[in-house]
Amino acid sequence: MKIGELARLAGTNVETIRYYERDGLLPVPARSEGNYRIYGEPHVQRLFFIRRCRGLDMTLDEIRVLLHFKESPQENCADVNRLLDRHIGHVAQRMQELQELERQLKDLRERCGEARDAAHCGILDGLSQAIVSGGKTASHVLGSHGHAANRRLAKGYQGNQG
Amino acid sequence: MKIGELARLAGTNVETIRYYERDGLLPVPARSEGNYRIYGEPHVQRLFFIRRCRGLDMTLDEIRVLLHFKESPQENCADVNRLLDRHIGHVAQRMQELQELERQLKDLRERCGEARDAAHCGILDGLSQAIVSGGKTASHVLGSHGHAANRRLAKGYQGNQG
DNA sequence: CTTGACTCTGTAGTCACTCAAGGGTTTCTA
DNA sequence: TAGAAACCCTTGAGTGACTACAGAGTCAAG
Repeated sequence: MKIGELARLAGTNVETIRYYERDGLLPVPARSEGNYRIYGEPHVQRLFFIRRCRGLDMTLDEIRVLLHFKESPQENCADVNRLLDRHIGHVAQRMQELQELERQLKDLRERCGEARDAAHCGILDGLSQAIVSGGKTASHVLGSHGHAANRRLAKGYQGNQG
Repeated sequence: MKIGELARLAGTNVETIRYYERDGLLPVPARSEGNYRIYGEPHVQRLFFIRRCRGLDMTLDEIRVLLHFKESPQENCADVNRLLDRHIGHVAQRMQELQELERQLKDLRERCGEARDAAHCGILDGLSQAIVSGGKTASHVLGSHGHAANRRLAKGYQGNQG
């Protein structure tokens, strides 16, 4: 099959597949006479695996490690466990951070129950105070905002028609 | 004060401050005879404000809006409220997503309680199955992994010494 | 006068894509 | 069979919020 069909099957877009190939996650496929990439079932399986891992928020580096283990069945899978445990740990940590964040944001929000002028806005006052949170630890877990792509999906969220 | 002192005060690094200036978040400061940036108290306050907002995971665009309201005290702060409410909503949404993620990861982890060879690793099997999650919605909230910078802080997390 | 700490500009790298330009190929339809 | 539409190709640039580095200049202390 050609790249478009593969993309439809996996629910990715075509550029992503080519990107994975460049990045070494997908093997270089055969080419047709007209220089089109031709994929078979193994590619489909591998792309599904990658997309599933991405759906679980793993990095491409983590996925690379998992793919390596898939390719080397003789190796012990304790490392797979470790990778997953660590990933779960980071997700849990990020959730705690987000909870703290939510608390702080709600605190802040309560400082301004109704519309007043910005000169007396408790929120802006609150934000002007010293930095409270300890900042990012080594959690490797992202903040509250999407990548460029996600933000494009979420566009319109800026609100003020400035 | 010079940029280094400002950076120490705010707990940022120097490049970040210059980046904010380029990006229009910090006003262009005066220069010394030797072409060094010279900052005063207003810059300190503004940088603190920015860093506090960043600590609350706002984007620079969101912060730009808030700074605008700070500079225009005559405007109504209902927009500030709206911005904050929306941000809180996105954080809450991302937390839900992470909870679902955690559940899936733990499910997966249970498939492999002990070290076996990768050929019979339930985790890899599980990952090979069809994509379950609906994928990212328009949450504008990031996944589980840090930016390059954070990942560098978190380095060593890869685990396998391959 | 030298050493070292600090600063400057400019550029490139991070992650995981996404988009666009400018072309070639294939397939469908008239 | 012509031409349009849909698909594919490569290359390069853009996203956010920084970080890192090269190569130079400035400044204070010894």
